[in-house]
Amino acid sequence: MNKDNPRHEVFGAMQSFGVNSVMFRNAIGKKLGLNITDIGCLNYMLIKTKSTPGELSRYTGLTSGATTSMLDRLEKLRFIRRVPNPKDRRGTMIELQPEARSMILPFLAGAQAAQQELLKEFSDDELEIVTRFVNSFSTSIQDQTDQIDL
Amino acid sequence: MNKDNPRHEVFGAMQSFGVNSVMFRNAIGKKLGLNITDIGCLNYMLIKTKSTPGELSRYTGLTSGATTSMLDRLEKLRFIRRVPNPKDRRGTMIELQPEARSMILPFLAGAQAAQQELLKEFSDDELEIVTRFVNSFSTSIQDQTDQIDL
DNA sequence: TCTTGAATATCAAGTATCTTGATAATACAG
DNA sequence: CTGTATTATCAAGATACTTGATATTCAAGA
Repeated sequence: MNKDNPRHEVFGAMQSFGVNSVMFRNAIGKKLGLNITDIGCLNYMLIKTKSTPGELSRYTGLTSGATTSMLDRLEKLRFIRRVPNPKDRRGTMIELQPEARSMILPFLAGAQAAQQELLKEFSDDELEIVTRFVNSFSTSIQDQTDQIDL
Repeated sequence: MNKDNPRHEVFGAMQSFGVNSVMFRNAIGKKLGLNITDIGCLNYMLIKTKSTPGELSRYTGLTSGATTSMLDRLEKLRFIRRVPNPKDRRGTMIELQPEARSMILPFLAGAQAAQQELLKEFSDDELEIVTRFVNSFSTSIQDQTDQIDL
């Protein structure tokens, strides 16, 4: 039970990262005058670019009704846009508006610059290891979420 | 601009991890009948064990008033407990109740088992690299959050 | 010491958001 | 085609959040 064992430390590091990235997006949301739900949704849309109300409902943990009104708010603010889904006429595709990106990017610029600096400290081989670990970890959590949702 | 370059992929991996871990805790929160705010707070408490209303307010992005009523809810459910802070008589320390851990741990058991399996795929040296990267990344985000909050 | 300004957390009133349950349109399986 | 499931929306009521005021304590300086 050695505390210096990397087999234990890596989980704590991942947890802290999760906490810190939530705090980061909350801080940006506050600057933009958005509530916690809405900035959470935008964060997701920045990563995925396209989504659907159903998927966003699962991500945010909201009911379908609350998701509708969240999307109403974000659409009125021109952050996102509802587009008909040609594959399924019941469904709606959600797209991030280009203006949304340009509203948010200024807040991310500093972080991105800092991250580029950080990258210099690691070799390609090392980054490949990190990516492989994080992706496996991420997939594992995804599987476990599906287990719980059953 | 090679897409297979690990220098690009690692950020996407970290982002996906952030998204997936949020969805994971939301799923657990739903099972426990907790709202999104409250499970977010408990997630933080599981990591930190002890905190304060002020710190939780910053993490959740809530105002102090909303933090008070969140803590009222969690205290009534016996997930947390308010304890006077001997170092500062204005302040209150928030402690996770042992019962809270035993309520939540069953939902984490499967994930923890899967993560132990995952660990076997990596050497100590590799995990040391991952930990170093994630910790640096995490600290960097923390710094950027402070910049925004100014 | 005494005073002033900042930081802690709480409370009450008003506002915003979320849940519930119902509805409509479409998809899909038998 | 028929019945059931899935998708998203809406309206009403319940819940949670923000704002602004308050009380207590701390920390720094006269």
